[in-house]
Amino acid sequence: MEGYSISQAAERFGIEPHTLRFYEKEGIIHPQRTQNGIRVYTEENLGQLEMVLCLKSTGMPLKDIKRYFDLVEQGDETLEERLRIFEEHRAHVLEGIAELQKHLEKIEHKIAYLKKQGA
Amino acid sequence: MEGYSISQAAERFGIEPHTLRFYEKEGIIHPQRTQNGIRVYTEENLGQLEMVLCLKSTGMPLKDIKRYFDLVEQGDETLEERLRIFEEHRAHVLEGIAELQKHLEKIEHKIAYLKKQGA
DNA sequence: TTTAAACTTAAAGCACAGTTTAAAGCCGGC
DNA sequence: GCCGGCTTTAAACTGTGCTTTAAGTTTAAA
Repeated sequence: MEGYSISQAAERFGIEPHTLRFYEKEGIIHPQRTQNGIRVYTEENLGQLEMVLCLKSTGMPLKDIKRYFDLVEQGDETLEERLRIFEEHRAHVLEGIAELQKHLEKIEHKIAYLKKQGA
Repeated sequence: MEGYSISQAAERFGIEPHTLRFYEKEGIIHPQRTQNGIRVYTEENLGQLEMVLCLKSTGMPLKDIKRYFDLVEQGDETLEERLRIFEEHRAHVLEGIAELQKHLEKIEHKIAYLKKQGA
């Protein structure tokens, strides 16, 4: 038991095994294999996967996520660029939250208006 | 000057004319036409368009947006259902904001970690 | 031992939200 | 009166992120 099967890894994050194979094909996550070619996901892989899903759900495209993990593999010389990527992404997420909140106000005005109409 | 051309309406919202034609084809917004078949957007149409873009940018699929505007056209008997749609959507937007904020924390932890590494 | 789950490649398909293309019609200014 | 730019249509195409299919082989668990 040196890791997790593809199904176990998928189940932990509520996704499907074929999605993990897809991420691997796209060059994002590289699990090890047994002698027989069975994928083995380590704790490190699970941590990477958590980051993939975090970045994806905050709107980062898969090709940018891949770019980040490519930089990780290149080692410490890319620390600065990785920091820049995350800082830019943080700004992007903050903008997204601000826009959602602005639009939330419109929706709440509409709810108030519809309630008045219905009363 | 009884309204706005498709280009004027598009420009007001920073979108393209073909996007407005697309929304019309999808049955969402129905501008009037001149005798020659040219689209004319009224102030009311612009208000509808603002709502379309608000709902869309908060993650409502176009088919649900269409559903809402269909209800508007059906008149006051649908006020309750429209209120329900907006209240559900508000809940959805609040969830989205909460998830973004949760993931934002992860990103900020990562930024702190990368800064520590680089120092 | 049986059966569920793992593996492979390659390609097709899907949902969403436009975007682009092609071929034509209409209109204001010089 | 004609040029350039705007308008019209329908349909094909794009990009993203999977999802499904096929068709076969191999392995792991009860």
